[in-house]
Amino acid sequence: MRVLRIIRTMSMGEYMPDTSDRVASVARALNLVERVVQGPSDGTSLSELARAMELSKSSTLALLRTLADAGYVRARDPGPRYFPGMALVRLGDLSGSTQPIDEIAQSYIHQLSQETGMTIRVAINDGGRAMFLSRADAPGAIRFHTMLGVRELTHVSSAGKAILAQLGNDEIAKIIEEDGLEVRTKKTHKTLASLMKDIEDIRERKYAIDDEEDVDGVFCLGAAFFDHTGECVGAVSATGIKSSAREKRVAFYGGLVLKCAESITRELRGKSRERR
Amino acid sequence: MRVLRIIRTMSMGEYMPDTSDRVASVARALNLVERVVQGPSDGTSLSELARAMELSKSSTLALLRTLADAGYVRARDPGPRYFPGMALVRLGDLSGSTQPIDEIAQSYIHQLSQETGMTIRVAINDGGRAMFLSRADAPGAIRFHTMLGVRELTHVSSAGKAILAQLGNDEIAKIIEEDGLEVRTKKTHKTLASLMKDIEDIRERKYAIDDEEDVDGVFCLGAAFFDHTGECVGAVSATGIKSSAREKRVAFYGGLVLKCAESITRELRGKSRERR
DNA sequence: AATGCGGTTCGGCAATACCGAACGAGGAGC
DNA sequence: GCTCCTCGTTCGGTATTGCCGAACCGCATT
Repeated sequence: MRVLRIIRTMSMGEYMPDTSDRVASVARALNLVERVVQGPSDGTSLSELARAMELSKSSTLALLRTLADAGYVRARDPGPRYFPGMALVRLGDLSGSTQPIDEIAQSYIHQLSQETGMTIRVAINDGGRAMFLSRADAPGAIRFHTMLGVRELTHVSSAGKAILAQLGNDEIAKIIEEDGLEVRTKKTHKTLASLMKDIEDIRERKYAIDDEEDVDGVFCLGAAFFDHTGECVGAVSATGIKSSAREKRVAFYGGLVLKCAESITRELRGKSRERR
Repeated sequence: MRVLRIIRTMSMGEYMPDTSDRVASVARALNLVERVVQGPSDGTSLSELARAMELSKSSTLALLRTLADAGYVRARDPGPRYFPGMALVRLGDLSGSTQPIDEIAQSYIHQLSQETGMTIRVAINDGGRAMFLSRADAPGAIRFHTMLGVRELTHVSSAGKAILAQLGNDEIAKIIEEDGLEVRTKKTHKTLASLMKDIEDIRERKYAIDDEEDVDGVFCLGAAFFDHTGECVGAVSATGIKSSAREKRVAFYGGLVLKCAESITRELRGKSRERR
């Protein structure tokens, strides 16, 4: 089974003394968690962490012990090396599935992953940008190492563009001005005009296509879903290898993605009716 | 679509000044994260948090700001109420899928959820106890709010018992002595002898059954998987509503779960051969 | 208008979180 | 075998820093 790794532009926090009225030791601790999580899968040693943090070993140890007590990191049995703790997966699970959208979307995206054999993700609309919340991998097929809880580049991802297309043209311009147009591949949109033409197409056909704009050989389809007010709350996207077989049926797969998004919209409207 | 909520005995951390050589402010901050995550889905206010923490509002604010900078919590736009942040889902996703078992298990448990229509979970063997790592919900069917990153009660969960059955009888006795036999339902094992008899059956049939021992109306099937050394690294479990239709075919479903666990074992052995 | 509640800012005090030195242990290298 | 280096851990001293309380502002309620 092949595994394809998609690396995302990560913030990889540096939350050190920017300004005061922040608690420095907590910021250090959170940085430490980040390093442990980003660290190699065979764990990270105290000294490595202390060096990376530019902190004394004793201070680092105190921080690590505190984090270990809370389950954020874990010192496995042989050799005192530190690993990501179970509290992280517990909190992540809780934080993700608490979001009302996630609960609704789950069964639909599972179905879509079956129908398409692609990796499906759900993004929420975070001020015009796509933020990925949950995922459903296609069983058996090639699996993508897509990340959750991160913001995708707006102009190259199908989910990002699907959400953009719901905004006014002036809003789109403002967002792109803020975020820029990072070039990822040859096919990445390099001008606002080019992107806007794509956006027009998306509005026409109701779903977005990312044809190797983010990663060579990878293509995605995305469609937005809405709440009862008509506001765009997020988008669902399907990621797969660009194959000639699938290429001929883009419209068919796009229709499936769109249908899935529409189902989520329908359920979101139902939910809001029966509650509050 | 009905949703069934299974509440688990949570540690719900109190990591205050147990002993020194821990960093108090970090412990406070982590407690704060916990409260925000556990809090209502419409967010938690600063004052509520300060009161719950028995901290002054100003200190709580400083902590929250630091957490917000790192993305652990998030203050949504209207009204400054605090929500779980995206860093949590990002770190959780990273921490879970970093585990080599998870990657391998994913496609198998998806398949099993399809075949059985049940909620599938993967647990790792954490010193004889089952710790849940990842999950696959059955599309369309009733969904269980099972939690990840938490330790299940060993004597009532199918995954827990499947792992226990791999240990020596003396080790089992020691673990039960430490953890006790919390009574969950009428069918929960109330004596070590009763549990041991169950364990014997599990060793015989190769998979464990939890027949309403944890939650009334819910039953589970669990089977252990192993690495190349023959060591038990974890277990896979299927959770579903106890229906008469399924009851007649327990052996069939049990066989599917066992087959899934065996597939994971096979792949684990393959992986260890081709690597290190 | 008055009262209460929630969020924010600021200055001062004391707790406390950091550091550095010192020690024991393990491994590599000569 | 010995040394040397690295790593993890412990322990006080010191000054940094995180906490508090008071005051202020905005908003809603009475």
